[in-house]
Amino acid sequence: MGKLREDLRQYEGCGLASALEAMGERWSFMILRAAFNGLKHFEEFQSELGIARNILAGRLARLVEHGILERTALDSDRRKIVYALTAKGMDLLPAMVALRQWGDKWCQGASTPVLVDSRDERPIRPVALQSHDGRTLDLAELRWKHAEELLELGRSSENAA
Amino acid sequence: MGKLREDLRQYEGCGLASALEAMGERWSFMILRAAFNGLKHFEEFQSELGIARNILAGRLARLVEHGILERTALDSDRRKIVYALTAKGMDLLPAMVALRQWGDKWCQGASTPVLVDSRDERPIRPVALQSHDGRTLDLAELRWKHAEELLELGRSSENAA
DNA sequence: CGGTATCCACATGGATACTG
DNA sequence: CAGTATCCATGTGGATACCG
Repeated sequence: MGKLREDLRQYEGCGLASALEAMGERWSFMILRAAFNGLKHFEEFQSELGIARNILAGRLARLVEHGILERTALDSDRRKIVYALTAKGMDLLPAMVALRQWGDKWCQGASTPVLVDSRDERPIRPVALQSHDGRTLDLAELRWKHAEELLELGRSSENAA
Repeated sequence: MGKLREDLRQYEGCGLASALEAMGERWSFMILRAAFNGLKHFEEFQSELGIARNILAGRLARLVEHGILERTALDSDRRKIVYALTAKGMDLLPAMVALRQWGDKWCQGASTPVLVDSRDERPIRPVALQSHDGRTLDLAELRWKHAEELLELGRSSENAA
């Protein structure tokens, strides 16, 4: 499927493309969201999401292939299969929450459950980009830098524009 | 297409589903990334991304429909069309960067350009979830709270577990 | 330059029936 | 319970040719 052409230059090998290969369609994110909510079994995902069984089977398999979910059969009842988030899967939480917050903010009628800090029950901050010292950055304060420039910067401290 | 069933309960109307309706496939994110990189014209997107022209036309139209990009014809040459990010589109940056950082971290061979703070040229922090006072939170420190609970909390201060 | 039109291949999605 | 199998409709993607 969607094999990217060779002239992608800065785009090929980009983490975004890799991420989208694993997560690049609706159900993957919805399944992941359900997993974060504690769902573990095929039938749970199926009834909660209303996804077709064959599609769900395919998505779960892909998520397992990509190391986002781990599939285990229970010793007690080997017919019982558990899908659990791996560390790699859990690490998608910020991305998923960022996407969700955007939807909540810009698409109407989204007064759904909110993530709170369990310590004080207060809602979490909106996800934002921050400088190394924690300042919130907007688009104008950002630029792209190539890895080579960063290395170069390490050698001679004054080089980049 | 993918009309979600009625029994979605907590999932219908979720911002995530809305977000995915707008952005829920590879090219939308790749086009957005290109837009953040300053690309503005049909031919630029086409040659940089290597996407088929008909697909690109469809995606651009959808992004415009969803208010993520704005389409304008230049006065100087009305054949020249400019696609520019709207505020809504720009607000997708944290989600896109979070996704990209995840891909860079977990999928091999992603030593692509990095976002830096233009003030000091230092890379930005990894996107993370934070409490209202700025502490970084992990999965164990989070829970979902329904909007009604939050309202209730406003009325009687000691109620939630 | 910024698209449409067309054609084809395959992926995705839904519904349903069946299986170990 | 956790899938497979099957069928069908539509969406997505690529290639290319054409148009105003």
